[in-house]
Amino acid sequence: MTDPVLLTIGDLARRTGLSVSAIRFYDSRGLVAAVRSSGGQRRFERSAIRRLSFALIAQQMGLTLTEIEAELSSLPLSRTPTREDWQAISGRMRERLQARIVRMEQMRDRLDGCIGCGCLSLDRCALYNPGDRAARAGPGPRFLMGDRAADFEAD
Amino acid sequence: MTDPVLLTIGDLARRTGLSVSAIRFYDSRGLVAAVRSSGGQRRFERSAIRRLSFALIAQQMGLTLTEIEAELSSLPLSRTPTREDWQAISGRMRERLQARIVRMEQMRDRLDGCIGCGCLSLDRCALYNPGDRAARAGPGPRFLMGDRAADFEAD
DNA sequence: GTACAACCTCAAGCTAACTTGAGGTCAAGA
DNA sequence: TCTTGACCTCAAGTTAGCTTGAGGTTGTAC
Repeated sequence: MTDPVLLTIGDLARRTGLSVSAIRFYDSRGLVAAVRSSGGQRRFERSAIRRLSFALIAQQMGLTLTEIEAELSSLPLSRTPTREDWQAISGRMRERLQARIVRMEQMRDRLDGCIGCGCLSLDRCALYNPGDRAARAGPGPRFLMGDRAADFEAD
Repeated sequence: MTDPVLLTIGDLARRTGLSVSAIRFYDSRGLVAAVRSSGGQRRFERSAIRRLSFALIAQQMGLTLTEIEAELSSLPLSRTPTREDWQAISGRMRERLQARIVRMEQMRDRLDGCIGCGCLSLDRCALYNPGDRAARAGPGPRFLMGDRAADFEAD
């Protein structure tokens, strides 16, 4: 390291567990910002470690890179993020997580009902979330199921 | 419908909410089986509705198509699955779901600790699941983080 | 007996999130 | 100065889960 306060991409990779290519990719996506050395190599501030750590955690929680970018964009670009900056993000993540937990608990409870009858019928158990499926962009089922009450009688 | 007990791919699409192309794709993957009409068109038994419904629910729960195929392969091919056959699958799904809920609750509780200090440091909060990341195939971080205790002191 | 929606088979395209490879440059130690 | 590992860019490849399109056939209703 030429400048002790700046990290090379390799340093950052070792510190975060990410691959060098992944960090370059994140850089291109704007998740982390790098300054360049005189020779054109990336140099990162230490706060990049935390940004990337956050990205890893958020991915675990099921966020897409686009969503993670949005969260990170709430951090100040000019100054090093403070404890309070990170607290705000963490709080929002907790809410997201909690919402997902509630949804999964609902699914589980509905599944419990299904196990009893062995039916697994969508109309009676409503084991899927229409809102979610409708909101889904890209590949996947495009429209929702209407009335299917009779479909599960005789199969 | 020529044969009242068999469904065309369009019928199945309307009944499940899946697109015709998705059903063809699932057929090619072996998730559902079709017999062919004299002219070569697919004809499905009514039990295909339930298989596909199950696939949709399982996707909601985060299973990949490969995993769903594995679950569905426990169903008898020769006879129409019974209530008990489906109960067995539902039970396993409940277990998977419960395990995921527990994991997410753990994440939430760890996040709670992080919110207090605003640190979001991986070493202290252990907010990610090493086992999961290591198990991941394909793209993504390939190795795990070692000791990073000093990395979060001064950023 | 003909119209025409619905079906068929490939092959190729798409998004996410990266990796891999080719061909070339930088930087730090001996 | 020279070596060599680390770094650079850009293009193309990868997996999952489908969709889209081209070009052609089926089946049913009139």
